[in-house]
Amino acid sequence: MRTHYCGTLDTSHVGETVELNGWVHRRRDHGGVIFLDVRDRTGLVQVVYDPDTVESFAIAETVRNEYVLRMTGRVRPRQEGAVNPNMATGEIEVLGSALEILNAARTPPFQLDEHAQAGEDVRLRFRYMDLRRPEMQERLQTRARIASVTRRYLEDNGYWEIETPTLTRATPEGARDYLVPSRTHPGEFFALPQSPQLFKQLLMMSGMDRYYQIARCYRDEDLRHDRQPEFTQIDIEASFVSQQEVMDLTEGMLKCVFKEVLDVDLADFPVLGYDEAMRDYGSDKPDLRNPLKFTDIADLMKEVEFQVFNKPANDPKGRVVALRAPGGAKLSRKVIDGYTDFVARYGARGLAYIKVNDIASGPDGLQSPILKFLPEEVVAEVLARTGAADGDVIFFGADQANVVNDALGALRNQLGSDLGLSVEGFAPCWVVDWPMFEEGRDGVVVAVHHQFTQPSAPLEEVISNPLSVRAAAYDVVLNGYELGGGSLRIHRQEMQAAVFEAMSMGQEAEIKFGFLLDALKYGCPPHGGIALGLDRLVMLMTGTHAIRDVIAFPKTQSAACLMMAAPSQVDDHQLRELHIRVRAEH
RNA sequence: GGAGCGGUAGUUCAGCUGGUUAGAAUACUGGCCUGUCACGCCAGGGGUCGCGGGUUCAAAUCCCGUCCGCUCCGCCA
Repeated sequence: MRTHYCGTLDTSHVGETVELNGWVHRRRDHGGVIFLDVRDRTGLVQVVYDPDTVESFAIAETVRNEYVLRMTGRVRPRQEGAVNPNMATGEIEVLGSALEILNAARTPPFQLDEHAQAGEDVRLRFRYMDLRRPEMQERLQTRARIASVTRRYLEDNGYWEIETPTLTRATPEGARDYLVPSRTHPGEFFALPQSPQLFKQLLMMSGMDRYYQIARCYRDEDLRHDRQPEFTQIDIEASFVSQQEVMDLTEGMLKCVFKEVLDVDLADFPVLGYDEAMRDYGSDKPDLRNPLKFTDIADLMKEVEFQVFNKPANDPKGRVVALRAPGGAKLSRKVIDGYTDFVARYGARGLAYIKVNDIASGPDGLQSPILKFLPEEVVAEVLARTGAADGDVIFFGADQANVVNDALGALRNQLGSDLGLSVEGFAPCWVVDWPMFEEGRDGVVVAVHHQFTQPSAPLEEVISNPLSVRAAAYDVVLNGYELGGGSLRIHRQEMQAAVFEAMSMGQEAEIKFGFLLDALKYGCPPHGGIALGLDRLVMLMTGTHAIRDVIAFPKTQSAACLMMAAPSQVDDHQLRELHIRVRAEH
């Protein structure tokens, strides 16, 4: 039908007769002349109808917003003074000669122009309307380009795109599974994959050597702004590779994507040890745009009278840190009280602070509810260690280490934005040398990354002292988001068995992962890989605030689709075939 | 599972210390207008104040419950 897209017309087309298709973005009816801003995915162009063309002028009078049109007209330069510099096609217009309404449209449920914003629930219910907005079209285009550059990069590096099943086996550990009932196996269920983890490892055992997939993953857990029940991973695995090689490939890929999509040159990613990240930022995914760092002061607090500080200072699982916020002394009492409530969400029982008004006048230059509990020389040493200067405020965290890390880590982020300390742009980093295991609830040993990760310790130590073992695992972090994580995998059956044993899942492992243990016996190459959250990457690269903004049809926080009204009840007949009876809720 | 915020016209919101006919902007409809571009001017239509219950002479407003949306904690190998 069309000869051109709306947004592509410019002065080079002047004099040409063009045929356009698109939606009426806005209509301005001046009685004797009617302007239509016509929109397609490339942009807007102004089409003018005047009474000289009687028939099409009459049709133009009946046109309304979001009508779908087919137009013929001649491109002409706009008159002096009629040029619109705010419009990409503002130097020209199309003088319409023919006009056909391909489809009328009801009044839109919300205005699609940039000057009105609808609530997210309305946008999601009418997502097909919301996606017409240029803003949304740009985001999805950016997403497509990111995926495209990713594919090309990986293919240039010898990676094959291989699909893996989405009907697979349930795994009780990790996230909750989405289950799919089997018609042919009464009472049995498939699970949708939380990731293609095992399949990609098996592909390495199959000699595929280098695999990638832009894979949909499913986790039935509660949602956040950066978590959807179904999400997309850039999933990568390679054989005969070192950790450094996987990291180099990934870093190269991200640099390439940022360069080609945003024309941004990312510097080499800093590499942080896990311990270092926790020590300096209280987080395993630190936002390095934020310059604030923790200062450990437990050693100074062991002898002080103040119980709030000396108890955690003397507790092996405790931690006492200071967090200096430059310029924070201007924060009002009300704001600081707000921070106290804020850190309480992470389990902190209070938030001590010292305002540094005039460091030269000693204690008199300080302002704090806790000064009376601390010896002068201890305070002086805290100021020295943190590098405090006039106008700063120093916050304190003293509790179990995990509470301090969570609470002050979150406060660090908050201060970064409230005080405008964070720099603009993109701050990626690697976090490496993760612990292999941690103590879960009831003291059970659980894998920090996953149970197929290669421990960086001999087999005996994995069994005898698992909590001391490190793993060949690495996360890539961007602006405080975990963008991806990977590891070298266990490629020897004995080691895999040892890890299962350390996790006290001997029998259980045989049943659930017997096929893997078997596969490891048939010649498994050393291998490793990584998976990156495509939705998060796109969110960060488009500067949006939730991955919902970069997913065409996302779910709400309660994991529902407002447009389709999914999930929904199904026929009894359908349930019967699946051998399922719905239990009455109490 | 828990906490907070929100739900009033198609939309975005105001009204919420209870008291005339629930209002603004925008959208929509009709009329006028030949150079606008968030066109302008005139007129008009438009409400289950999320839902259910309670208190009261009287509830958008107060109380209880419930549903929905968002943010967060838990959860997310």
